[in-house]
Amino acid sequence: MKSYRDHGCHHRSPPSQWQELIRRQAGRVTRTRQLLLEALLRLRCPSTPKQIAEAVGRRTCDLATVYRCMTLFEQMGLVHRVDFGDGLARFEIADDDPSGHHHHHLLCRQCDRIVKLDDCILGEVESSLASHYGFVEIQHRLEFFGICPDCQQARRRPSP
Amino acid sequence: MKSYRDHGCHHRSPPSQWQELIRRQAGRVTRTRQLLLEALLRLRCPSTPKQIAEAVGRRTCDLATVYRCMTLFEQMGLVHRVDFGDGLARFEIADDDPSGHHHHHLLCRQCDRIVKLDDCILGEVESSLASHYGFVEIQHRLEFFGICPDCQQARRRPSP
DNA sequence: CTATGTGCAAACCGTTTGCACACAT
DNA sequence: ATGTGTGCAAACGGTTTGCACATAG
Repeated sequence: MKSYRDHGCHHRSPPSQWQELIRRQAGRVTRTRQLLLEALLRLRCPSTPKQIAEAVGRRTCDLATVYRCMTLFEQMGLVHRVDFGDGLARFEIADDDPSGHHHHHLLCRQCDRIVKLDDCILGEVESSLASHYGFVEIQHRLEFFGICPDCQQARRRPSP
Repeated sequence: MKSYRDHGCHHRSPPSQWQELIRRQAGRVTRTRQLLLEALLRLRCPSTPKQIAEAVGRRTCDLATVYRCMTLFEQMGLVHRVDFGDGLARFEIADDDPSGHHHHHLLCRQCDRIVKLDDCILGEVESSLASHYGFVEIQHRLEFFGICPDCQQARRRPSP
């Protein structure tokens, strides 16, 4: 069993040929974009724009640029946006895994520790999380999003 | 099977003796607080502060007051805060159900339709939601929150 | 050289707070 | 009469946008 100490965040190899991806899909391969991707790889866990900017290093990157690049990377599938419901945007580098490997996280409400959960069961999850990671008072937040029948229909005949 | 048209939100009877509750737990029974609770009962579904203020009626209630009262009601267990991850706070009246009846929602990404889900399975949930409610492209958002071992320990010996 | 990307500063938007007046007890 | 609650306006914090300069191609 893996300790929670490692933050549950595996090492991820850089997405292959992202330079080529950017060049083809999104424009120019910039020093800033390289630095941002490297920062994300170093951070490994879902991180706020502020954390990402600081991780870039000395001549730290502007927040506006972080947001613009994260939006870009997200559209390219290089990065996933994660929502912990605290009003802060977070981004994490996507796994090489083609489909983006959907996963969840276990957070400590007190410190900022994050455990990445690789499988998505849920029935027995909460109690087993407690025994596996030693967390207590576990809660979860869950919502479903989809397209309802009316909107499916509205899509077919675009305007009223 | 119930159509999604009813928004999946059941009629809820007003929490019994909430005036008494307020008086005992939280202070004064105000006209504004009565109007806010009535608005929440009328709305039935998770609603934003702005929606709630408008639902109060003519001499609409100040947003600051909505926030202050929602916080109060939440602490009293009269109201639940719901997070759909769109950066807006939402509040719904709590069921009479003593423990607050934990539940989830199914939202349409296109319109604002909300279906309340009474049971929390999840394994087969997404596909069965599709067939039950006619929604498509269903996704869900899920995070776990708890207290990690270190913080449990830090709690026991308060200051370093 | 030209068009895209970045930094800076201002705008935005939801939420919170300070303060004087209103009102429940 | 007293102290809590409310409206108003300003403050706040994260995110977005406009614009002039920097830079990749």
